[in-house]
This record gives sequence, structure tokens and C-alpha cells, in this order.
Amino acid sequence: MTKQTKTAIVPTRVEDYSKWYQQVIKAADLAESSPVRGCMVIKPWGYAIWENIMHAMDDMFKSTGVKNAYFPLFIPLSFLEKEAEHVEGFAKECAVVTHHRLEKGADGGLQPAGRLTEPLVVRPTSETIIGDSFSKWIGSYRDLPVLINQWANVVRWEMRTRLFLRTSEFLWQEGHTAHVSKEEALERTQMMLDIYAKHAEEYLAMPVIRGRKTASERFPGAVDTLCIESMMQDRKALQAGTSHFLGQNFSRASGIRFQSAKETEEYAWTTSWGASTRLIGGLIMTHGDDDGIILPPKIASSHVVLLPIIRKDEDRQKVMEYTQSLSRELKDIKYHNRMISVEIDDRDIGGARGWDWIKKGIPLRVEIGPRDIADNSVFVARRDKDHRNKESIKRNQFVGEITSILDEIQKILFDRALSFKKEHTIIIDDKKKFNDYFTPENQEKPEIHGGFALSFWCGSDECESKIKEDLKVTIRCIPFESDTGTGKCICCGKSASGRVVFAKAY
RNA sequence: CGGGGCGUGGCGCAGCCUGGCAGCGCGCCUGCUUUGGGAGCAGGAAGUCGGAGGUUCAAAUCCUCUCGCCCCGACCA
Repeated sequence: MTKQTKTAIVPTRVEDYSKWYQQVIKAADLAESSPVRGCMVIKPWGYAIWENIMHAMDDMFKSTGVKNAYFPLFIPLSFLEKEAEHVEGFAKECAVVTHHRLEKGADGGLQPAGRLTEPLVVRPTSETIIGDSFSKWIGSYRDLPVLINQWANVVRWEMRTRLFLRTSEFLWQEGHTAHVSKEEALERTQMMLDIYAKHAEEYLAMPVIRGRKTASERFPGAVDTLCIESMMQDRKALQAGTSHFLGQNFSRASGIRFQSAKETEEYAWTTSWGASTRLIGGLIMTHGDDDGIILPPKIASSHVVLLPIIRKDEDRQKVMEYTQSLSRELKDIKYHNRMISVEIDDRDIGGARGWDWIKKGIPLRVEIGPRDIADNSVFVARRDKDHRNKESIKRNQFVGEITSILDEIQKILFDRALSFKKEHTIIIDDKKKFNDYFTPENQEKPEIHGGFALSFWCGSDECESKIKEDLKVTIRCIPFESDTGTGKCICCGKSASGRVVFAKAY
């Protein structure tokens, strides 16, 4: 033990939050940047999280009647032009395919050839191409509702990218539904938001605030955008899912018409809703500590790592056999909608081995040495507790209790995140206090500060954008569970009803 | 895209100002000794310094261009 740093991750969250974020992703082996600008490689330990997120969400969607399908990556340029606001919103960040062939150029390199008559846009979102299908699928009110989801990649050519939080290409699901009535579409919009909230809280252990976006933050082309917002440990807000009520905007644009029971021709009412790999970024920043990430058991890449401790060569066989049989026994246990996932790490690298798994955030580490075997027990460490805090448990007791131990970790992570959010969510009615709350003491190198402010807002674009300009603070949402009292707008002082959530955001 | 910073083995960095054999810590590989908390000793592999061009006897170092990353803005899931 020549050199021992205090923490496994350098710098710590307090020292430099955004560096910490990059380091922790590297240390946990989740992802890395790629040769392609703004695009990332998601490594197995990170991708497994996404698989678990997908699995859980997919089940939830399907339980409400949604079916999966798949639509093209490429969208004809003319499709995207159909909805005015939509074009406006996405045009600047679209990747465009203009050629379909490569030829040897004069300099020996390859160059594009075969110009397309109509350029193809790499989907930034699929309302228009899916709308085209819907227009063909739907003829009568008896065809409705259509409830479709696709798991896909999309591309948005972002200026500034960060692993998981904002990459040029990202993975997500996008749901698209069409309904006979406005009420039904509104109900679906709310239903899917509630699913996101439930998924975030029950699986990601990430407490969220449900609410509605202001007009300026709305999805381009939507009538109403609902969202869930969660608080990261630097107290900034992360939008973790959105659900849009599109009214008849897109059905008009795409010609999604049906004949009603009253024999009239009507435009369908549509919705769309999405959640992305950004959730993994949220997960990292909600639970991670200065020793690495902490994975909530329900979506953890793996639940438990077995660490055989072999002191003498003659112990090896006995220890490995005990480890293998314990692994088999654990893998046979069902934990929520999957089986317990077990890793065995028998590398002979001393204590560094345990630290590797701490950094990777695995919920349980189990050391198995001759002493444990003699005692028919295991030595268990939990990622939600201090790394020195380990406990000897009888083997059969551990096997019997592992699911409840995991559930307990899941709950502790949620409770911890919830009290953090509560601690940094405050009611502010005084303008100076509001300014101070969102102004760091050290302007050069801002410390972690602020949080969520619940304040009154008069509803004007002017006040919203002034606050954004002055403090880089935006209205994250108009929460559903808002106090309905009246007060004075935090910006202009005019009377306002209902508090909104102000915060700095990712 | 505007302002600033940075690209040197897998990771973190020094060297650059003042050109002269490419270094350090961690990691990795081999052997021995160790082993309940990021092991010790010995040996070893791995980088032509983001890329291209230029200046020079000589370039990681100076100049030009370019690509990428990070931070701050504008934009956004």
C-alpha cells in the first residue's frame, strides 16, 4: 500500500463536478468517446444498464396496449417540411444524406457520387415518417387508437456534447399514438408521463417532479409538452422523459384522417413520447459518489460479484468450487423481472479487485475465503454502505435474503436521492433571495450551488427569458402538484397564480 | 458557431518558454514472495508526442493549416 488516494475517483464531485462525471464514466467502464465527433461507444457494462431500462419500460408500455414496430432511419426532406414549427425546431440540427455512392477521386481517395434527387434526413425524431404510415393504416374510427413504439437511434447534430447526456447520435424509444378524440389523446399523454415517472422512481431510484413545459420549452409542433424533471447532485435539473400532446398538428401535416361513427371525416389526435440513454447520465449523477457509480439493483448491469480469496494453492479448488456452486444457486433466484446476475472475479490482483467493482457500482460484493467456507458463510459488502463496512453472513441466509437485501439497497438509494432533492428545493418569493440562490460565490470557478426554486411566475415570455438571460435559470416545469395560491411574479412582481420550478438545467 | 483551454503508451501527467537519445506515477505482462482489504521485489511490453505541411543539420518543442476534446456562451433529450 504505497499510494492510497482518499477516493477512487479524482477529482471529487465537489472539486470539479463535470470532470468527476467524465472520470466516473471511464472508471466504471460505461462508455467512451469514438472517432466520430460527438458520438460515443457504449461499453458492455453501460449497455447492460440500457438493456435493463429497455426491458422494464417495454413491459410497462405493452401493459397499456402499445406495440413495437420499426420505421426507417432516413426521412425524405419533404416530410420534415410538413409541419412548420417542427421544421423550425429541428432544421438546424439535422444530418443530411445527399449521395448514395462513393467513387475513387482524382487524389485516390473516395468521394461521394450519385447525387440523390431528394436529400434524406437522418431522423432527429420520427413524427413525420411514422405519420405517413399512420395515414395509410387509419381509415375508420374503428382503426383507432393506434399505439406504436419504436426502439431506435436518432441523430441531432449538437454543438456541445457530453457522454450520455447529449450525444449527436443517441438511443431512445419514441412512442407515437393516434386517437379518435382529444380527450383520449390527452389521457394517453398523461398516462405515458406517469409511466416514465414510475419507471424513474421504481427502477432508476430517481425521484422526479411531474409537470408541464412552458410554451418556450415545448416540443416543436406540440400543443402541450409534459415532462419529468429530476435533480442531479450538482443540483441542476435533468429532463428525464417527455410526453407530448400534438393535437391535430401532425395529423393535418401527414394527412392522418378517419371517418367517424357519424360519417364525418376527422383528423386524428396524436401523441408522442420519448426517453433516451440520457437516463444513464441521470443515473450516474443521481447516485454516484467519489468512489464510482452506484447502480440501483433493479437496473444494475449485474447484481453481485463473487471474489474468491485464495491464500494457498491447495485452497484454490475448494474455494473455486464453493464460489461456483454459490453462483449457480444465486443465478437460479428471480429478482423482479429477471434472474440474479452474478459475476465471478478471480483475478489475483489483491485489493484492487474489490475497488474495480466499487467503481463499477455493483450492488453487492461477496468475498469467499477458506475461513468463510469453514464457517459455511460469506463475507458481504454493499455498495450503498462504506467500503470497509462488511459483514459475515451464513451462506444459506444470504441466498435466502439476497432479494430483500437488493430491495433494501434500491429503497435506500431512492430515499437518499429524495431527501437530497427535498433539501435543495425551496420556496422563494423574494427577488434578491432568488438571485442569490442561483449565483455562485466563486464566479471564476462556480461551486455547486442553488437547486430547485419554487416561485411565482406571471406567465409572460418576457419574465421567463429575462431570468434565463440574467441567471441561466429556466422554468423546468409547471408542476402538477403545485400550490394553487396566488402571489407575485418573482421577476416583474405582477400577480401570478401557482408556483413553477426554476432551476439550472442540463 | 463566438471566447478561452487542452491533445505526449490504457489512465493521469511532466517535458515545450530557451529545438539536441521520449520521461514519471498508476495500470498491463512474466517470475518469485504475498494475500480478509486499493501488496512487495525483480524483470518486461507498450507511445515516433492528434493530423498535414513548413523552418532547421536536428522539431513533442518554433511557424501555418486542420481535426478532436474540455470549459464559458448561443442551441438542445
